[in-house]
Amino acid sequence: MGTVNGLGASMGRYIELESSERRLLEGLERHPYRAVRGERLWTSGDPVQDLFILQDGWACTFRDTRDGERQIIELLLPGDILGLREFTLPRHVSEARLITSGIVCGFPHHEIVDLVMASPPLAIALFAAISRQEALLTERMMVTLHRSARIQVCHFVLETFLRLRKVRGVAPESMPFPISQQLLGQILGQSSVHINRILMALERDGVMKKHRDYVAIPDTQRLYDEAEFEDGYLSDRMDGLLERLEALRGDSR
Amino acid sequence: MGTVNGLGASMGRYIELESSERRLLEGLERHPYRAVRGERLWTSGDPVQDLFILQDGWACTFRDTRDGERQIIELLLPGDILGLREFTLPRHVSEARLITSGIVCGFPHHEIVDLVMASPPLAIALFAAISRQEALLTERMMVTLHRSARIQVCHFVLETFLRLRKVRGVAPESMPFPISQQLLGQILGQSSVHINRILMALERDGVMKKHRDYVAIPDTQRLYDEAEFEDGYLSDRMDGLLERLEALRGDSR
DNA sequence: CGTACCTTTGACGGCTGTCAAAGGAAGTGG
DNA sequence: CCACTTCCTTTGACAGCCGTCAAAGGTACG
Repeated sequence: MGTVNGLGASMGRYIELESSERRLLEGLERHPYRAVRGERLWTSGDPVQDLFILQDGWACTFRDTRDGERQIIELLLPGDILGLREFTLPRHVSEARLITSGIVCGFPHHEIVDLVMASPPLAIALFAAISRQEALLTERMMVTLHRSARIQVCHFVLETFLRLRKVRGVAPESMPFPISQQLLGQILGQSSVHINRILMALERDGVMKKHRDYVAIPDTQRLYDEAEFEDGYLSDRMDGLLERLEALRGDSR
Repeated sequence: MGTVNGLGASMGRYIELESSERRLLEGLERHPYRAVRGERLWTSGDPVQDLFILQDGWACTFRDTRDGERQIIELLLPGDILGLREFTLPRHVSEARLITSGIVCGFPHHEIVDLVMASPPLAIALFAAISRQEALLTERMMVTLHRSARIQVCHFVLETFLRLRKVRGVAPESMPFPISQQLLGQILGQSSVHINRILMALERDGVMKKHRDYVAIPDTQRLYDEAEFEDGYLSDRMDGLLERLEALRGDSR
């Protein structure tokens, strides 16, 4: 609960961090800040200024269609970076909000430039982070376009469980899940009414039971099967590039 | 037709290239290679080894579902880089193929590391390139989840027209479009039968006429309206970071 | 204790997928 | 240059998943 997840942990998924790099990253987290549920970090049309490290809490980015529907683009969990997708754009094309109260650290987007200059390995780790966020998006697209709503719901819950487990201990019988049925609909591109019917059915069938702020998963394997889940896309490994990065470090000494 | 589009043009969209950077990029294009229609550049499960610069021709990346449906993830046009999405992964999770015959240059993925080390501005330009590819994906998701198939088709054709126009001259009355109805279905996540009905209707209504290898667009503005198109996401501008990049260049001298 | 948000349920309709089959157009080999 | 094969396009019938509209009951929070 109280665990705070910073950039060090996040980038450390991909490469071994040297102490100097750790210090660089900590420099970006100078200003932690309590954000309340629903708080807006940026909105569509804003000039891009800050990126945010989500140290605690859940957040999302989204866009609204011209007739008022909302599509969630990313779900951000503790340790994730908000704004990586857009920091090279002149203006934001999405909006970002906290789903729960949490702790965020903002830093100016141009500090990414400094980071890239100071440490090529960190630059590569940033590429890795972007790739992972994009992989989530791609998988979401595969599932929403080719699978029934029931499978979509199962898939999303399981994916979130696995992501969360990387960051902190999670028990399947009571996994934190502060996502309303409406929000779930906005994530999967479906109506909240239909989401409700599916959650009812999943509960009836003993696959999962969603409560207000958490989900109970009696049988994880069962959920894998229901979701037709293949978890390769969640891997943090970066095998092929590591030797080159090590060589690079050797050179710079 | 015969114009060849390399990395210089591609990265030059985002930053002003210095001559040393131009030379670095040309170094990646040592081995241009004629690839035939349908040729496979990599497939799912392959260890990640090379990225490819598409100098001429059209290509795509895609994934297949377990029951044999195919989803196109990206459509690549001349000047685009194939493999940016995945170069930090240990293995490919997608497959890549040429849609038409063309010219590609492969280079080992670890040369990206060298590039990032040699020129932080180029590293930032790579971030920009990834962001733009991701923006295409996001826009596709918005449209496929929230708009009718008719709008989806119009949107995709117009998007492709605008992308192509950045690279070479295109006349709306005969825009190259070597995309079969089946492929169009695989891009938008719909059945080719339904795509056909929509193309028939669009022709009847005078919005566009798709021929085997090209599309005729009698009235571009009409297509904008039909597509409910908002083109902000196609911008190459990178305003906010440029000063910092200039400062960086000043330092390194 | 009231208000706002979240969940639940029913009725109805339409967009889009599936199945099936036939007709064109382009490319290939003899 | 012709025959053949393969890919691409077109059309009809039918079904079902899921959206929309509407309304009521729960639950948390101030």
